[in-house]
Amino acid sequence: MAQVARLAEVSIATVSFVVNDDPKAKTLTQATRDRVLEAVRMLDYRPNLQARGLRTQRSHSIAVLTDHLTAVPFANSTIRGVQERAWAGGYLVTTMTTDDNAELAAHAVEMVLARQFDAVIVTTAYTHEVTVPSEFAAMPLVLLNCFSGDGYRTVLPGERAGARSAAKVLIDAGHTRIGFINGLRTTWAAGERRLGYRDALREAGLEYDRTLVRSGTYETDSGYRHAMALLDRADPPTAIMCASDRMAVGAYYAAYQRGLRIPEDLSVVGYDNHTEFSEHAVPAMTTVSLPYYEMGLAAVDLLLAPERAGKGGAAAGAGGTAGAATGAAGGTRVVASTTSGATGSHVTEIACEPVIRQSVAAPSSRPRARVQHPVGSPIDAPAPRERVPLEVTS
Amino acid sequence: MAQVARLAEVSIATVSFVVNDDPKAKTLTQATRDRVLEAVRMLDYRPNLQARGLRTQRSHSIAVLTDHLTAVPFANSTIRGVQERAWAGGYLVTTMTTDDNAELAAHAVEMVLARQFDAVIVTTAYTHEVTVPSEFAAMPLVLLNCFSGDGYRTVLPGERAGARSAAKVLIDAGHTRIGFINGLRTTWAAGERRLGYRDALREAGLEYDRTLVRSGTYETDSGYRHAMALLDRADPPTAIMCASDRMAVGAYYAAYQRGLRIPEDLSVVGYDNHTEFSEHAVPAMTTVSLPYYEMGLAAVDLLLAPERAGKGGAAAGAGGTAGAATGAAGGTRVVASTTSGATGSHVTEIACEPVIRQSVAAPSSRPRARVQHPVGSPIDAPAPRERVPLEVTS
DNA sequence: CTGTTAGCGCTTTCAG
DNA sequence: CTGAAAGCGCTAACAG
Repeated sequence: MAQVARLAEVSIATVSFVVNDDPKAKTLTQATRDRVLEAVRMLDYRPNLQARGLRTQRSHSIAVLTDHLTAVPFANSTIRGVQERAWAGGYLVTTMTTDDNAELAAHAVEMVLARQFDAVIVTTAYTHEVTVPSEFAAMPLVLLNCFSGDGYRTVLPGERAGARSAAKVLIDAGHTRIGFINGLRTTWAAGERRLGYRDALREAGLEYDRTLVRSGTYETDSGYRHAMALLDRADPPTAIMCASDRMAVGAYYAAYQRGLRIPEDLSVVGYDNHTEFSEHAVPAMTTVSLPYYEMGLAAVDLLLAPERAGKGGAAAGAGGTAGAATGAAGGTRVVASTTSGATGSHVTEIACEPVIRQSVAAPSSRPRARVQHPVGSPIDAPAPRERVPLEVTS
Repeated sequence: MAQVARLAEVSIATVSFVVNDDPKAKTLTQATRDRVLEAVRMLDYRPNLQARGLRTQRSHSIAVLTDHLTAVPFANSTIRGVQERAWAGGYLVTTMTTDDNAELAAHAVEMVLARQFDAVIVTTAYTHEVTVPSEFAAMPLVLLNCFSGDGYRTVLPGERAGARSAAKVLIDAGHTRIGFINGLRTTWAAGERRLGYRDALREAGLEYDRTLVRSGTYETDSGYRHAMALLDRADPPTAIMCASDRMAVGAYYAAYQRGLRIPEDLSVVGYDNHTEFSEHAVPAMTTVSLPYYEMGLAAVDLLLAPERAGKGGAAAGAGGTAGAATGAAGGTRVVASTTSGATGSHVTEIACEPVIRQSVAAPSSRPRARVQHPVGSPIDAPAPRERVPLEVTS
């Protein structure tokens, strides 16, 4: 910088002003400015961000603490969203994986503190409660895909509305008996999705038949088994909605085995838009997407928003539901942004949009093919063992 | 720090010595040391790493530039390996995704330079050639899962040896006619694997029948089609080796359709150990694992090794193949660490180990079931369209 | 054995 | 409208 100043024949302060184009120095001659810029170019000068950080007491970095870097699309999309928004705002993002290891977590906390990270995003591979290290109490922090009772601002997927829209796709197609293979009872998502399923039935004036809803594990074979149970009832549903694409694949398999065509004889909808399964299934699966990328964007928006309070905001009007967009989250549909006066916590829900593909049709009027173990189904195929045709993209 | 000094009644320099436990100050009284440490604890003091970085002209951070953060296990495992080793060495790692976007890449380069990153790892989702931004010429840099002609130190998976060991598994089981569904002809990996396949045959004194090797796309349906072609020959192979687990799944499917049991009638081996496919297949698939995690470790070892030269090493004895371990890469099997005098580049290959599961057996002696479209195979199942039983974990 | 001191490269008041 | 100067928190000579 001193070099640049010398070359441009200005003071070092002037250089600082123009490289940051500081509003306080709007009075700089255009000529001076150009001269400095030219010098910068000639010397290939690059400001030392560590020095700047030392001086300003900020690092322009945000830390992402994640429990797992999983192979599912989750982490990657989220991180991409976070990076995109952060970079646009001049921030760098460093993600630290703790692998549920206390030692790693402690180290991460140390680093965040010692390296002067400006903000932190705490995130998890699947939605669940977390406890935020107390050292972060004074920092701008948002919870992403997880929640705590501590009043931190939180961004979550709108699971309830998502499940509601999935059910609605089926209802709108004319189905009135809709099986629901939900996820692990203990997960937050399963609770929300059950509510969404119920919402949709209620709105349509449909009866809620509890025997039609089952609790799976999110895994394919679980979907298969529950779908079989549903299909083998005396009064089988004409459609099945699953809480994961993998379970929906299991349902495809069950339908195949029972000689039912999708979507002619049975409509199926998945959840997650885990494209490896849903998009490449045959027929392509209607499902609902988890807005991970958008959640990443939203989390950063929250952090970079004007009110950079450490904890959640009694800032905006208290209570109620406001559909207001979060910062510059262009295109992202925020389902709800609610500020609960009670907990003082502010949660932003990002919409889980249905993605319509080929696996839903009107319920068939013709008698259903009630085939028990049709000849040639995979289970009793020529080979004496269970065998597994797996994925085939067409 | 000043505070600590005051509390401990020592000079600020002394504090610096003890917190870094600087070897030059080994002469410090244990009492002084304890006093300082106590003060540190009382004040909950944490050194400001930005200030330290400014002073020492290093950031203790390493940047990972990646083209894609993919959903395949690759990126995650690699990053985990990198983080583990880097943290152990006192470095933080920041990964920057460029998404093959020149603008993002340029920004990443700026950041690396401006933020005083100490080293960079350039990595790609699948092995291919890259061109390293010239701005990095002066930095410690290693290429991870990619290569360039510029003499940078490089870590790659030992694909050739990996394919050789896959073929060897089959050969050791007694197979002599082994189909090989290779990957995209244009990829580096495909070239290496073909060599490995040939190596194994040659070592076993087996004929290399070029009509037995085919070029797939790594995708499931490609594996299916090529396996069908292989099985429908007049002289079908008794085993098929595939260049990806997904293609192996396709081969499972083809075998099923031809009424062949795995492994009794047909042995199959995959590649990648993409567990979602291989481990959960039925029967569980024998495959070879890509050592992503270990490659991450190795890359950091290279960076943190004594010889922190910017470019590759004419350091060690030139030419030839040395099985020497890379730094402290405990447990990692390095296949080869070669220094080519010609290019001056140093590449470390990490072993791709076979993982033995259930899909390989001795070739059957009984006549092969040559069923054409057995009744009930998925393709001509009751439904009038192709239908797809997808993955079912048992 | 410990303390003094001079910066690292930058920002930012305050004078001019 | 621009320049001088005082540090941000730390390290590393060098002195004592």
